[in-house]
Amino acid sequence: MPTLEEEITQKTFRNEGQKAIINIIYTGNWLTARHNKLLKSFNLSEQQFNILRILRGQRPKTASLLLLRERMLDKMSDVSRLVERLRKSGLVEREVCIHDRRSVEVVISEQGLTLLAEVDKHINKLDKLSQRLSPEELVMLNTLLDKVRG
Amino acid sequence: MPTLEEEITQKTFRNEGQKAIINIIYTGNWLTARHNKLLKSFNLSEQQFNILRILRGQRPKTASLLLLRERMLDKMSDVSRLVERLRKSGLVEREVCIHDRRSVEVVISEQGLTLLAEVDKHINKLDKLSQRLSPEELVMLNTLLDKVRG
DNA sequence: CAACATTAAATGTTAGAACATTTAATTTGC
DNA sequence: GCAAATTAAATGTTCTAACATTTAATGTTG
Repeated sequence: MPTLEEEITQKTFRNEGQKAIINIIYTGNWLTARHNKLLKSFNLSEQQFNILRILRGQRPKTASLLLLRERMLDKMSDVSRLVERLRKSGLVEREVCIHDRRSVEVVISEQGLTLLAEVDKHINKLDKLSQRLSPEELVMLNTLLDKVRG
Repeated sequence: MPTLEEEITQKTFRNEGQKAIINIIYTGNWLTARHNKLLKSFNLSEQQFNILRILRGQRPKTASLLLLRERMLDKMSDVSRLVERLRKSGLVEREVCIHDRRSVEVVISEQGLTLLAEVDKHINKLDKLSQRLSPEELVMLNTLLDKVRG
């Protein structure tokens, strides 16, 4: 198992705290890269995948673009065009809200649901592989990460 | 302190393992966002900052573009133009290698070193703030993260 | 040493992110 | 009820990441 120092080719860290921060960022990027590689085989970007999951979670309700923007993990200014691309791919449907015509309501399509279910299967398999930790260790890890964010 | 569930507006996770993976990615993005915000005030991107740090670590040796590409945390195809932008800003110097004229050697400039020192001060201060963990907890966190990557 | 293969960087192209600005609909205050 | 303020989305623009392709230099092999 390569240590973090070997992987990022840095001799030593000033302290464990510094190392922990780099380690979190590095491990997060590592996990994200695995996910993105998989998503790409389905022609999905990370952002598109996030939107689809939010929409599935909302069902059978619709979600406005505003709501989508708020829920995106890294807040996107550009949800309009992102959703438009998903619509062109047939994964979502959108229509102007009757009650407030400024607002646009979006729902995931059948095709979107089917695709998402397929992707989920693969993602779950992928994520399981990286669970070399015991249940106790996982709880501990979650607790520590929550502490980092204060 | 908001829990992860609240922050990403998801009711429950299927299990602690799933939660841990999301938690690592989320916390990593959270830390990165803090860094990027700071870097932006120095007109630096994350990638540019990484390159400068690698170059400082190499001193007084030079680094080829190839070496830089290998060392970048998320491997960049586009180091050529990235370094060119740094050169235009006066932060690095570059010249074609005498022994192998295909290769381009890069060094950080005095101006680059000065800037980097300043940025480092701020980053360190920022990173300290998020250390609400004891030394033992930090060691534990690092161990667990290394385990995740296997 | 000439032809070919390989390597390093540069360049071309496309799509997406980040930012501001504009447009259209609604709400508010008078 | 109307003008101004606010809100939601659309659009414009610029910069960068990601991808492929090209160019130039060096290695390799017969």
